[in-house]
Amino acid sequence: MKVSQEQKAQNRGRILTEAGRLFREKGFDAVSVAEVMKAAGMTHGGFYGHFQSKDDLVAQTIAHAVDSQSVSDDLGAWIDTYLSGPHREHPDQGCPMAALAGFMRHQAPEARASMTQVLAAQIAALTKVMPGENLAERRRAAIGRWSAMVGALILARSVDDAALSDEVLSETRAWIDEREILGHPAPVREGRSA
Amino acid sequence: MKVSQEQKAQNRGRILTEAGRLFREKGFDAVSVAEVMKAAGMTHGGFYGHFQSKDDLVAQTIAHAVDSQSVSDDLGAWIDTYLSGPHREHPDQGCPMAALAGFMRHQAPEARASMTQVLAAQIAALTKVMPGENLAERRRAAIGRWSAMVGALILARSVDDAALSDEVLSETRAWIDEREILGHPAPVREGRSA
DNA sequence: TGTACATCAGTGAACGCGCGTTCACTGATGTAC
DNA sequence: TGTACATCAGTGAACGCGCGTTCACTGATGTAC
Repeated sequence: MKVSQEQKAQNRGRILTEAGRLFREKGFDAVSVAEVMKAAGMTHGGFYGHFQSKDDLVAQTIAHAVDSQSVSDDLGAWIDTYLSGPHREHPDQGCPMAALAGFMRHQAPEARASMTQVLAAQIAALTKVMPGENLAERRRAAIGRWSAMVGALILARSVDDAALSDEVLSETRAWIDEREILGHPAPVREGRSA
Repeated sequence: MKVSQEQKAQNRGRILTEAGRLFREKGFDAVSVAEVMKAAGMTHGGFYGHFQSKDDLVAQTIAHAVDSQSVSDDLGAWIDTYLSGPHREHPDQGCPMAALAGFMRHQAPEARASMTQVLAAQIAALTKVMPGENLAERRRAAIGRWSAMVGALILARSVDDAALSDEVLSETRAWIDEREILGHPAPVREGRSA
């Protein structure tokens, strides 16, 4: 049952998309190759025509997930969305770093290298829209904020107490803002520099 | 080969200690019951005399790991240690939340409940030593800092670029301090309130 | 443009393996007398 | 205090299962003429 080259490329894209969704939802270990292929509408045997191994899929999925990452120009609204209930409840469609960073420590070198690039790109993108008097200050603010945002989302997802989880999101959100209001000339919601 | 009641209690404690170490090192799924029992100096069959299931071990290990958690009175030095290279490189002896929070989403309800208590206790402990004018402000600072600390450590562990990893730790550390220096009367290193 | 056929993307049964869990067994413990 | 024996913590072989991966096969694709 050979398919056209165009169809094959589409199938490969669908495998990567579904793997990205399933990995973010359950983690790498808890998702089988057969599960990914079924989600992509195929049977498991065809997998090795597209990828060398499951490790290869993991690495390519992380690289593929970068595309879904971006920082809005409206920094305040973007942080609001990031630290929101819907984002907490739908990791499969959300930030790959928050969903997968905890699983990276024992992944293959290629996967770790991909995640390194994702983090570097995210910090660079945040640095561009961060308020601050010079590059070093803006990059520091980008790293500090990003750590707080990722940490808050991971913590909020790890507990089963809705009130505590909400509090972690909303208080981290407020704490990040307080910082700018107290220490910087430009309020966060309008702060933009590149 | 029956052993004394005292010996049995010691064996159970050793299982929990080794499970805590191995789970933090590799995650729950990547550690087998047999591996834990071998680390504790026994064979796998005896496991079910101590625990109902692997899920039961996971839940009890998290509850057991709380004991190793604490917040020093010297807040600045404690944060320095938390955001340090050695802590990044030895998750098996480090903070259980940073090592395990990412794995909690699909754990059994008992395990999630244990992790919820660990987080609530940690926030309460941090709130006590946090500077601030009232309880709400100190609790907010505790949550914001804790999110940034956990997030930075998880991100620093997830990448394979040593310079980027170091930067995440040191810049998050500096960013947390900047906040207090700019916005609060009491410098962080001496800030203590309960 | 039409035909013959080599190519190869996807199928599904099969593999070896390690997992969580069970269980008949062993022999030291600890108690009844 | 000493002896007989019931208890039970730990052993290690065995189980059923799902995993990643392989492979002979199928039949539509796409090319040579």
